[in-house]
Amino acid sequence: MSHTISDIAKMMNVSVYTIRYWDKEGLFPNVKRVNGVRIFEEKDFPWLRLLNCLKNINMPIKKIKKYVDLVLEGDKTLKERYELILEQEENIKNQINQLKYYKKQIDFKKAYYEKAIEAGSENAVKDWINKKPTLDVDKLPEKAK
Amino acid sequence: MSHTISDIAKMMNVSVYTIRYWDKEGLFPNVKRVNGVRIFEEKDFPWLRLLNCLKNINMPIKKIKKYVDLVLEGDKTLKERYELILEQEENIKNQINQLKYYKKQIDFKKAYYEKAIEAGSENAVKDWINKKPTLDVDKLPEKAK
DNA sequence: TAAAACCTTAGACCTAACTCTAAGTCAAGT
DNA sequence: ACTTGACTTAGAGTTAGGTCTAAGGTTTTA
Repeated sequence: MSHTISDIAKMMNVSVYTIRYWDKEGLFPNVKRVNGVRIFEEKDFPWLRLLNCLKNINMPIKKIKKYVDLVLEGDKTLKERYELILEQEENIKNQINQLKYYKKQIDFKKAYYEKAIEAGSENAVKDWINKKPTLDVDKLPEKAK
Repeated sequence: MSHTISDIAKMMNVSVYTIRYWDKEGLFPNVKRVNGVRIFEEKDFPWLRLLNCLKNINMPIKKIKKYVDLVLEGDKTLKERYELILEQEENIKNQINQLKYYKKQIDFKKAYYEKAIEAGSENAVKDWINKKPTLDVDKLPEKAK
């Protein structure tokens, strides 16, 4: 089964422009061409899945490209690739923790607006907000890199 | 206690340029000025905390600005602001779920490289990868907006 | 009183990641 | 044979979010 660029764009939920851009950036070093037309095959799918994953964990394209280059260099870069993956795992964990932390603030704000709407005015809940433990701007979780 | 722009930049872990840029975009409509110099006070801190939160959950500046404008319009926009906050809560949830999903793929890749490094080559684990359940590129979780 | 160390603005510049246009190729359908 | 529609390229344009420079004002320290 072979697929065109527009099939892949649909699968990955991006535009064909984006796929071409990724290709230009070297993210598809081994995709077959017939008359210059990109043909994606089953053998390319594991990489498409991983690429989709790396994009969605907010890995920059240049870093993904670096990973691609390491893969092309073969077994001697196994360790380096492993470390790059480890780094991404750390990164995801930080992102998740950070989001969970900020979710608490948003949930508090949600409750605040529920109270305010019920009371009909924000002023009526101004003292309620002050009774809540302070979420300190100086004590933020580590920023994801 | 009053604070200059550089104090705030340090607190929020961004550059002074960034704070000025945010101000230019209308994100600090009520900050005091003395001789043209921005003076941040304790009364501004709740908003700085919320702003920091909204930035870190990847809310675009224009959307944050919209929220600011609603706040300035007073109590009659309480419901609209509540809905905006609800939307952000959904958004965070989606982001967290998505990251958790992709974390599984990264963890699998990590195990894969551990095996490959142990074996000394990637080829040696090619069949092991095929025994794993497929992570299907066509069945991705909803993208966070 | 003068230099250092802050602050100000307008506006140019930068980067990442697309997004689109123009001009053209190729294969299939009528 | 020709239109349709999907593909190609190079390269220009866009957007978001900063980042920096130049020219200047103010405040603190020696």
